Amino acid sequence: MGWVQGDADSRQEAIEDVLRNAFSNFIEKREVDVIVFSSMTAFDLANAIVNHPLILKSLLAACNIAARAVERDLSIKNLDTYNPRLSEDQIKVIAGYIKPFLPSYLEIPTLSRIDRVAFIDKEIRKVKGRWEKKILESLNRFGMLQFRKRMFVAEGEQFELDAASPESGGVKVGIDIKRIEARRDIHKRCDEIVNKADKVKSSFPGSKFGVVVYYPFIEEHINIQNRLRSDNIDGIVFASETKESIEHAVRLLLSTLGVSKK
DNA sequence: TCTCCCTGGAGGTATTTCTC
DNA sequence: GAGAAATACCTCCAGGGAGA
Repeated sequence: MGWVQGDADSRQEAIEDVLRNAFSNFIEKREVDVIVFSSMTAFDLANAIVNHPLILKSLLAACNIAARAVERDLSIKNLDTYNPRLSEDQIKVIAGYIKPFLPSYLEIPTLSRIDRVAFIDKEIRKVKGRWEKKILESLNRFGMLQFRKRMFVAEGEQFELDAASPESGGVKVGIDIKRIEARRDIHKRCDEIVNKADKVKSSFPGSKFGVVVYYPFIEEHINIQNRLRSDNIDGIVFASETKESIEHAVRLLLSTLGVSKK
């Protein structure tokens, strides 16, 4: 915080000024419940969290602190910020940690809104994660092999395949399933795919490796294909969110890999 | 100065493995 | 077998370097 304190203070002042100017015709004074953090100690804050764990997410989010930072800085692992299960001692440590990040006060509607935004973001991520399952279901429906997510070992390290067959032992067919929602992510995702293909083929030279990609910029599919051009990748297909698109892509990939159901 | 390409960190979820 | 811990991955964001 010390590194950026001055710049942050200046920006906060500027933002408050510009908000008042920008919305001068729409600003009203309202009476709302306000939590005065400056009047409480870290111990008071800890007591509140102990008695009402549900408040933790909004407090953390207001400080832009998530579970990863809590683990990194406080060595408290596997914190579910939305439904925390913590000891009193752990909560005291967290309260002491976030207290300096909290403003002197915050309105309750503001805090609840912050929680809502974070919750919606989490739920959307959850829904997007289900796309992979749809691909897996289609693979098992149209393929002559049974696919499932599984681990494999390459060069002494463990890696994961989104869909593979068989479920244990040597991999015969491995499939990477990737969503690329932003253009700027194609490098990172393509690198991951090529690396995964290399690992699979290094351990199972006789295996087939395919990729199912969600990339909504159709005119740039050729770009992805060029980036994924590799002797270790035997098939690349694109699918969207729809059932028809998923089924078409999966059938095409299975056919390319020579494992589609007769 | 702007845009594109690339990299890496931070937010998150889901699955597998470990431990009791 | 259940919960905890570890692992892998997805999405978003910010910043640096190169070239137009």
